Amino acid sequence: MSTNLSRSDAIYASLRRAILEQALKPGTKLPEDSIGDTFGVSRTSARNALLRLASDGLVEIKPNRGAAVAMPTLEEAEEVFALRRCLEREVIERLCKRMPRDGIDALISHVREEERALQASSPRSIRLAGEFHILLAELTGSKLLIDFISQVVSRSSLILARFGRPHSAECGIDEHVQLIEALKEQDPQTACRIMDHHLHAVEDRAKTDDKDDGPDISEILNRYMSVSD
Amino acid sequence: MSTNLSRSDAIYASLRRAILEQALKPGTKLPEDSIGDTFGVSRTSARNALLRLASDGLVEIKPNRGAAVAMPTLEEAEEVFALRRCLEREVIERLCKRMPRDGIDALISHVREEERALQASSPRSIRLAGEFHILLAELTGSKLLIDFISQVVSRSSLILARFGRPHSAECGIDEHVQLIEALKEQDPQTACRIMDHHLHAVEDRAKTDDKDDGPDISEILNRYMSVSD
DNA sequence: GCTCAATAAATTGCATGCAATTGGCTATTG
DNA sequence: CAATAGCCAATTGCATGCAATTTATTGAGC
Repeated sequence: MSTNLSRSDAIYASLRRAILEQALKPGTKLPEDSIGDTFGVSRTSARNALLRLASDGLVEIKPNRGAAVAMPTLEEAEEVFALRRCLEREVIERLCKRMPRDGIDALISHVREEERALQASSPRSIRLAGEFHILLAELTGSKLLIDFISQVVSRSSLILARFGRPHSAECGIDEHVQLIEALKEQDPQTACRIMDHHLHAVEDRAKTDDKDDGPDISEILNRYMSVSD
Repeated sequence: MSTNLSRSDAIYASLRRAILEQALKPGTKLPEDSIGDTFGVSRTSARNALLRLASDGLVEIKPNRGAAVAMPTLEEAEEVFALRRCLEREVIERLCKRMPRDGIDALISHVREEERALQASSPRSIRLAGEFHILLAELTGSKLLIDFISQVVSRSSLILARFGRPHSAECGIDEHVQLIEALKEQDPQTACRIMDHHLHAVEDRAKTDDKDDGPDISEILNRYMSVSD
């Protein structure tokens, strides 16, 4: 059961990565034809992937008018971060109560990878910063919580792509380290305080004006066709 | 711009209602052909609707094996209710801080409708009980919160359909009334206590064993083809 | 009678073709 | 010159056909 990736799955994954790493900027049109052509499949598969991305909130589909990378408003941005605070607090509370055996190790090793990507100034660093929070959710073991956290984190990335500075690292890695410490000590108070501060820092970074949208997508997408990490 | 319902939208809505009102029980197979035939459309539209229902967690799609009404496990049930408590507390806190002008009226009138449906022992009562919580979320004004609450409420309905007593009303309407009172008084403590008790009552109702799954779906679906409420 | 292999039936995954809708462009009119 | 009607290009919505995968069935061998 290794590679059960149907074609639409592959397209979904590639598009998702491209959006989360800010290669596809908010507002970029995503016509089914272009996507199908660049991936060498039909519109059907492309459409399928777009539908899933839409339910993730990463693209917006207007009837008969096509899909585009979602352009969250400042209002929606506030909603996202408000709800994200709520959910991440829940994660912290649970992890302070019960942390899996090698959970701390996993977190530390993830932060190491973040640092590496940041030093290499790879676009992966943007995505990895978000995935730190997803990893936190995964340690709770709740599928649903993972799902919801993934959604708000994805949307946060989009918000930063829309309003934040270009290629901002989204998350201060220092704060990730501090958070791990607080979790290790099973100190929910401190952990929540760090998380709140962390999220506020991210939110505040979303205060610049927006930028124009990029041109043809096929060139960009070619870099995201591979399934590798 | 009144009826912009594409065909797949209509199918999505009908299937969703049928599932939430427990006409389609968990485990029921949902072949694209059958659905397309009963609704008089092609498999494409049916497939589309099923994909959306899958992302709502209402149906499970296994590759090359088709879709079926989701059968949540007891483990998943716990996850759902745990997260639901988290989210509904957030709703209550926000509503205690700021309740829209005629929000209380809207809640009261909704409960009235619940009572009417219950007296008429209409299957609508099951859905209305869930929609009370969605209405609460709507009063916060946060699109995202509405979305998340809708998801956990839908999944709760499914859990009750799987484990609860047949056609149980899911929610004690009394508790809805009490909750409205607490919200009116802007008393988050009491409101949260009622909500917790309420959700525990619902959760506890999910302790019977499960039942077998029903036969052909086309007959059932015919009752849900109309778009009316 | 039981197990296992080969085949047949059912169902999905995907590609393609056509009709329908939307947005923009042009030209006509006041 | 502004406004509006009508046409044109672009794109989606949907139906249908075919290949691939899975499951059920049948039959042979032990």
